[in-house]
Amino acid sequence: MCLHCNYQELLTSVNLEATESRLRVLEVVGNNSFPMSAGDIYKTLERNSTINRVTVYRILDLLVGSGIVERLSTGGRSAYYGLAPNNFHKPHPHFYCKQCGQMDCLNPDSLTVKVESLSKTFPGRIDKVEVRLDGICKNCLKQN
Amino acid sequence: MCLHCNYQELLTSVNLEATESRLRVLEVVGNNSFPMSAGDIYKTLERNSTINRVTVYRILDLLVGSGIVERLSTGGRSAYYGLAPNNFHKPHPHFYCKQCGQMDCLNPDSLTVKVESLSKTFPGRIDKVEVRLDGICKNCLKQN
DNA sequence: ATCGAATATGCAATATTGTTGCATTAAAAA
DNA sequence: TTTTTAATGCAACAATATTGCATATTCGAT
Ligand SMILES: [Mn+2]
Ligand SMILES: [Mn+2]
Ligand SMILES: [Zn+2]
Ligand SMILES: [Zn+2]
Repeated sequence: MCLHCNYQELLTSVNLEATESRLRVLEVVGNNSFPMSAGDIYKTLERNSTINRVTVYRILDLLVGSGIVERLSTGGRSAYYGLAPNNFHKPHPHFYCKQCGQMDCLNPDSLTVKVESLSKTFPGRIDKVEVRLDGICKNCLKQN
Repeated sequence: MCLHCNYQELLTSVNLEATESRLRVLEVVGNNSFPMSAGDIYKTLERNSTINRVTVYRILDLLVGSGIVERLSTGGRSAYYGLAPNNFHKPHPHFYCKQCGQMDCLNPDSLTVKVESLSKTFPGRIDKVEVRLDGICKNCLKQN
């Protein structure tokens, strides 16, 4: 959970109506300590109430499009979602466990990427830099 | 194309029988100057001969598993494949164009990642570090 | 070279993840 | 309140990848 985030405000700050469904999706994403898949988010929401799977996908697209949620690739088939970097929440790399699918957020300073020199000469537009480490997590290592 | 790669040898070096299909898949991957999807590889092979789509997937799994081909995530739905880093071919970041799906290999030195300090303290096993830049490529920028 | 075992490939069906079109409901504006 | 717009639900569909099992190919021993 991000102490600095009022989800209601976050939504209105990007000109999105703070509907019940959007708030609930954003809460699940924001209150989780690690990124999760659309399926996971849907299952979490379904436990306590009812929402359509498609609505979850649409809301995630919306939140990613408006820049308050970040879509992360994994070493697996599905994208994961977490709160997008902001003033209180620096960009950081992630670790993806190939075995259990768990994704961890790594310390923003644990790994440095120097992209400035490239940005100057690269002929296209760079919107995002994603750094992901793949491997086997501590727990899964133990089990083997 | 990698001048240092003899694909036949490459296969046998990892104890894989150099079957016709495997050679052809590896050639397509290795001779291409940028990573491509399983579907692209399949289409390329189908143009001149015949191979089953499933076989392409299975061979790619095999090649990735044996470490001679690298599976790369994209900002899109499908994985892309390229020759895995080796002595003649340093690890490097990639650029993915969200619009046309083209993936480019960036210069290994264009972007520095310091992962040593993390590796020392991280409790899991790190097999791979993937750095991907997402954005809009030069060509797609022009068209808008 | 021949036979039997192991491996590779093909094919159909299925799974997983994500998207689209359109009807319905809820909310905002007039 | 009425009209208009936006959000959600539902069913169908699409793209990508995987599985099970049948067939074909290759390998190793004789
Ligand atoms: Mn994170
Ligand atoms: Mn490359
Ligand atoms: Zn794990
Ligand atoms: Zn492009």
